[in-house]
Amino acid sequence: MSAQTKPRYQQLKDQIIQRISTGDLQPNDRVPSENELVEAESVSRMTANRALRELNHEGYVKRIAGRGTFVSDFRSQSHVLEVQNIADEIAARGRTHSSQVLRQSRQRARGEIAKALHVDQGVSVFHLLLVHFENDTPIQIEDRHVLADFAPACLEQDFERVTPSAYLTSVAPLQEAEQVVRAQTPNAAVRERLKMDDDEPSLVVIRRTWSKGRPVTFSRLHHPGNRYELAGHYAPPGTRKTTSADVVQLETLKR
Amino acid sequence: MSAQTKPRYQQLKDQIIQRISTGDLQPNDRVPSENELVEAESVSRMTANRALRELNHEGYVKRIAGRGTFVSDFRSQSHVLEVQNIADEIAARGRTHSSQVLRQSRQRARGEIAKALHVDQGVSVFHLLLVHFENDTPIQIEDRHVLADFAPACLEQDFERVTPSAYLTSVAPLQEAEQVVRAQTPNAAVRERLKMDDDEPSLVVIRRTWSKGRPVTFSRLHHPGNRYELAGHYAPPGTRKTTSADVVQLETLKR
DNA sequence: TAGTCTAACCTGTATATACAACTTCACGGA
DNA sequence: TCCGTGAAGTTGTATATACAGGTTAGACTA
Repeated sequence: MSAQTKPRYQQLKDQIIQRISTGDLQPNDRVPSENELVEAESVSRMTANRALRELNHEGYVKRIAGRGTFVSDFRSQSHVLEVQNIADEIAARGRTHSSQVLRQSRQRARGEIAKALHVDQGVSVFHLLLVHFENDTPIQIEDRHVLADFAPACLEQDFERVTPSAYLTSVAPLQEAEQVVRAQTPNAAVRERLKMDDDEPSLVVIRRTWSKGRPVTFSRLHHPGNRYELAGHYAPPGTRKTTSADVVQLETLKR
Repeated sequence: MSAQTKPRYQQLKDQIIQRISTGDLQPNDRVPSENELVEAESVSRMTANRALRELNHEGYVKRIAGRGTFVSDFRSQSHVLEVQNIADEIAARGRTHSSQVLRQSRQRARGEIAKALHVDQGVSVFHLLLVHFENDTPIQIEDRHVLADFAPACLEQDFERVTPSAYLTSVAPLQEAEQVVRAQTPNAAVRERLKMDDDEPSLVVIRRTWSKGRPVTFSRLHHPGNRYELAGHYAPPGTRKTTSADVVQLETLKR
């Protein structure tokens, strides 16, 4: 079934999204112009315009009057997921980020990892374990599994220079993400690595991200509860966002 | 200045958003049809169509072929903010929700409350304190302040029957929200109310929501870390969402 | 050579028109 | 009374056309 025939503008959108997903169209590549679509796909310019306009609104492409339509790079897709890269988040606060790699190895997917990544047991994955620091204070443990065939060069990267998140989004744009947030009592290893107080809880984010239509990485992010909090802002498109000064004010409230 | 003349379709959108914001158009009210806009505003039907189509996409209105265009109620805006109402969240899991009201009073805004709600000290606010249960197990303490002139009938509501969240969104649709998530060590009162284990951390959500362009409620939501987690899903519009079965599978993963 | 101008693109908006599919409601016939 | 049918109104899509304004590259001029 699949709804017999989709509208023509939707077919155009799907086709272009497909070309972006497969890598046929790379970030900043030029997308066919409205008139080229009119020619190639036998549609009216208004239909081509609607397809490209909606792709622009959804963040897949950016359009520049007089120049053309281009595939978005990751930066302009960041609105999909609030703060994805810990280094950017720290930089936005005006602090300095550094990190230490504890593990960077190839493994066979087993149990929950295989399930979370939708692959069979034994499929090759990379395991990354690192600690992120904000002004030399540990702020996050990143425990990440990456599908090996998604990012084959993963073991050659220097993740103390470029974070895994930044590297992975340079391999292919992120399309979808899912996360679960928990308050947990950390185990001894986590407490020590994050220099946490006794009885200090940890804020754990479990996140999966999709690219090209399949889950490609699965990560657990541990944070010290006393020094880290997760902020989110939700507004319908077109609304002016609340000033960040407002947010800071809220964050500093005491219980 | 303000960009000399805005496009006609944008003027139509602004005008309708304005009518919704001021309460001139209430949730589920009928919005002028495309043909009525053609008549009243002297635009072509395609321009009216674009305005209403974009308002639909942005969640302000919902459109039903053959019937008309209607102002969204909260339900259809829920994509703006992942799960807002604890009762619905529990119902979605197939459990039964109940709640107990501990406090329901009028106060003068002071300190952080006044700041968070952008009002002067002494302005009248309602203070609500309740405990929510999932199958008779306490799952959330809701500590909420509401601007009195936003919901004047707040003290007459039976919040054990209709949650504050459901009531408030019936007063006026939510337009914007901001939240901060923390892992905290609960104080004795919270631990007791939520029947938490010793050393069990709590997951605290601090949330402000806006309506008609101003912050109207400020709440702290305390949850037992061992029994509650916050899930979020981020995908560009148009993407098929991951099945909830997938999410459940992820949620049950053990550390 | 250096600067200017124009033609050929591009996107952005707006209109008029057309047909399809859906919902509602009133009218009329069995 | 009850049912069916059709008219009127609604959204959804698609086309053809038009003009405005931005960008670029190449031709032309001083």
